[in-house]
Amino acid sequence: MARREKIPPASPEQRDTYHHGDLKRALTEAALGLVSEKGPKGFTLREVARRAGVSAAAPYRHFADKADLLAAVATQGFVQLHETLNAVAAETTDLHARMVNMARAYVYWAVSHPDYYQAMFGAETDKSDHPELLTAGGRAFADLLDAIAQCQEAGILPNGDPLEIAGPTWSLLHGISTLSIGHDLSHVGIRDDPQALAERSLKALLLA
Amino acid sequence: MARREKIPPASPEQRDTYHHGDLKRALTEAALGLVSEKGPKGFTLREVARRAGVSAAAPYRHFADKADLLAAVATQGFVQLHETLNAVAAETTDLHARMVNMARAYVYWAVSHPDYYQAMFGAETDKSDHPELLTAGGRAFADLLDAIAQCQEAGILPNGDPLEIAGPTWSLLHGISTLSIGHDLSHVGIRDDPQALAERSLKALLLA
DNA sequence: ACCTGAACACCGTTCAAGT
DNA sequence: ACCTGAACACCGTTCAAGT
Repeated sequence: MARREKIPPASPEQRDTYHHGDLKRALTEAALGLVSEKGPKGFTLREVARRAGVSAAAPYRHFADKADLLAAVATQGFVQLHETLNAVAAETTDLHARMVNMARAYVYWAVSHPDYYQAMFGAETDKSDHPELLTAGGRAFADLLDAIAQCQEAGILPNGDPLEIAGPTWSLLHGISTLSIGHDLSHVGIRDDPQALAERSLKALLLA
Repeated sequence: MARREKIPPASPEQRDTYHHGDLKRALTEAALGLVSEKGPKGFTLREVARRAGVSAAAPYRHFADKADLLAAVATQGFVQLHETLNAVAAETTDLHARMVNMARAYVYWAVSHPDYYQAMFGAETDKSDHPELLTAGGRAFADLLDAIAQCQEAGILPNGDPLEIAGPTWSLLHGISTLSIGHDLSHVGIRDDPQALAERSLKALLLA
């Protein structure tokens, strides 16, 4: 009775076999839940399989190994981050405010989803082995790049390769995010307010 | 013959029993080696014990658990980083150059010791549980803080709480370090030159 | 084609027992 | 006091066998 019941697929051509309807999706969703409950640390393939109601060997039909499933989780994280940044960019017309709001949104999303963020940037995931993870990450980064390019066109930022500005900016936001998640800011006596820190730092970095 | 021979302790009051001379030190050194060989990922307590030539249970006489031993490794990392920063500060008299050189030294040490850096800032280590790790980290951070304070006295940086400047600065250097270690810079098309990026970013952040 | 059951080679951790 | 040996409850992964 502890097991969750399998939801039969809605499509009528699927018979009621012992087969799972869409195990791949069920596994990624179980993995998503497990990561946000216990972090990538307490993430085990066997537990994911248990939650999906299948045997420990079943995931290997759909994922090469544990790292492959974790990469799928990280990919979802980048998709979410991209959607968040995109929404903020769309709802802010003033270019100056847009940069600030995107910076605040970036760190806010990161500290609100520490386990996703860790799956996305932690050492357990090597992006080179997972091309779809690279493209998802690239899309989120492109949001930042676009905002910078538009500021350059408007004369708010100095002209040149947007990457030259995106490098320091992303490093700053990533650093604030990871230090805040690890409680390292407060450990050395810095007030743990990542959004305020991001806004203040970004202004110092770009708009001096 | 694969096992390393135990080095008998020099102190004469130690008899030649089956006891290890200084197992705690031997374990941390084995752990240090293992971390820099395979990273904190391939770090297992049983392998550390094997390298020290003791049983799998022996480490528990000296460390509460695996995390406690990893914290000892991280502490050593902070000690090394502190010594590095301190040396750079001592050998550069010009305050402007000192800030830049310390920034370059920070990211260079980080990317040269990715496994230590991961042990120091990775999610597997919770600093709150290990006070000696907090103090070691605090000492390294104090190097940055001191350099900033001296720049403020010399009028190179604006007056006020040094923490207000240290927060953005550390975030920036930490972000550059972790993104470079994870190969995330090159993945999005940024040239992976952390020292150059650190110098350029720091100047934009502080000396505008 | 997709999944199970059992197995293999590991883990971290505990605890009685040895010296 | 310090360490060993054996045990427990787990892992990730593989593979024959089932449906």
